[in-house]
Amino acid sequence: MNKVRVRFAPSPTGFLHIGGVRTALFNWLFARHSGGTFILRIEDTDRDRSTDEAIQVIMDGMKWTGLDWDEGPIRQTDRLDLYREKAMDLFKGGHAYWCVCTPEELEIRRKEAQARGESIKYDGRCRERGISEPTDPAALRFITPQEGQTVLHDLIKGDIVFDNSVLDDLIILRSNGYATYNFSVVVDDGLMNISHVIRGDDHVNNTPRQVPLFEALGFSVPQFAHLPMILGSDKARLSKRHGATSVLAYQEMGYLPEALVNYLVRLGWSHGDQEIFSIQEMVEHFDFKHVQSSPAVFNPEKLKWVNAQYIRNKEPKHVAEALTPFLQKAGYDEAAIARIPGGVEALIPPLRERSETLLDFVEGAAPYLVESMTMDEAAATKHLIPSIAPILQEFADLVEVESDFSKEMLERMMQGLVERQGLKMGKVAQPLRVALTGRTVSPGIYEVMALLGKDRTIQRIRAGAKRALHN
RNA sequence: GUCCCCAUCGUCUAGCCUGGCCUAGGACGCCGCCCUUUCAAGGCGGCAACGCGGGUUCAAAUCCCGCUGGGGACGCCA
Repeated sequence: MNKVRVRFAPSPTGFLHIGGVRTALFNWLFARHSGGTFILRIEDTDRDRSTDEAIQVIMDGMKWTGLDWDEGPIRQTDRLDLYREKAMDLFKGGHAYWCVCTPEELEIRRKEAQARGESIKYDGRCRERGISEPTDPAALRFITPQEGQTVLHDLIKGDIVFDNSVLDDLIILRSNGYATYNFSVVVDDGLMNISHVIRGDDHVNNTPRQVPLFEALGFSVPQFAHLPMILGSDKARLSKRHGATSVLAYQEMGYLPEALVNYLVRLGWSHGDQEIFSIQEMVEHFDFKHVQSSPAVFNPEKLKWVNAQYIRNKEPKHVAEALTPFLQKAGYDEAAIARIPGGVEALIPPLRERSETLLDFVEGAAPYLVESMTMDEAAATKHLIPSIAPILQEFADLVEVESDFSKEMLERMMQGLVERQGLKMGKVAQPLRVALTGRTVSPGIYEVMALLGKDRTIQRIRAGAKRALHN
């Protein structure tokens, strides 16, 4: 009894939006928290704008973020007859009437009303006509109560009161015979026994028009929870001009799905001061009481930080799995990866402290994936000076004759060398770094050597020494 | 224009329901210091907010009213 049943109901008219993912996530969390059912429903009644590709993209995005659904995907276009049937039931029951006003006429009247500063709702002129069987194309309108009030008990915002006088008779069946969004939603939510409607608060104003529909159809009215919007940095609703808004884009930018989900859950929900949540923790603690009722600005900087946290704390093996496709995409083949002793996984510990995204790893790993790296000329000019040449040469000789290539051994040899020469570690390490990586920035020098392997280490130091001699 | 929602550091937020523990806490970012072979990471510290005005109360970030500001909705789109 009273089983929790929730749904995520996107319309497949484009990509899966970051705001959509958050809506899906909150539905999913609530379902998992309460042992309920999470349903994926595709709202594709707008046949002109819905595409199969978009449906696939939505499902891919949800799979990537780990939001698995228990039922569906249910497509509204498979249920068109059902909506028509229910609409006709309403007509027969005296809850609806045919309207022969054309969209063009309505548009004109709306404009006029607006110009006069009046409310732009439908004037209801077909309500009294009592057309029993229309000869011209006609839409079916629901007779919406005009007196009294409708109270929405929102789980997030509390009670919201609407005067029914602001409502107009909404179209439930278009003149082409297809149901409208507001109608198909109610039929589906009713028939699927949806217990909680969790959606963006841009739907708040739809609710008082949907509630009488639930009642006329003989369904029990679900509970509602309207999530606040996600805004861009200019406080306007998040859109393309704020940058990436598609989940897929974040995948491509090297974000980990867990990190994106973690960032998104904190956008509007909190559990004390906690910032990082495992999925289990989110599921355990999720509640509507701690969902913010005010909108939140999407902050890419913090998302990056969360991503970095996950990169640093996940098992290197898992990060390596996520990273591999990025390396391949960047053009590094198996042979390139095989150059690194230990493979991709060996890359993770030395680079993860300096990588906020998987793309940062690709960039940071470049010197170790190739046979001969690209030399930063400015770095070479600055650090590979003639006086350092013999020192590099000596170090290369030491490494060559020593069979132990361990980090400890390398460190001991390096320290000995530095002491004998009476130099500061930095004076040697930095030229060495440039010789080994072609850059001034890298992981610790011994980590670098481990990633290069003995042969390439010696070879690059020698090349560096040669270069230094002629600088 | 009409209706609806919202209002704590630049941003995400704790606290608000059940006034006193708030000299308003945490996080991102920013700045400084420490650590240090580079860059990071890490540690320590700093800057920074209850939108305004009225009430109610011994006491208000917390309750009430107004204002202002922001957002959303007003389609035969979803």
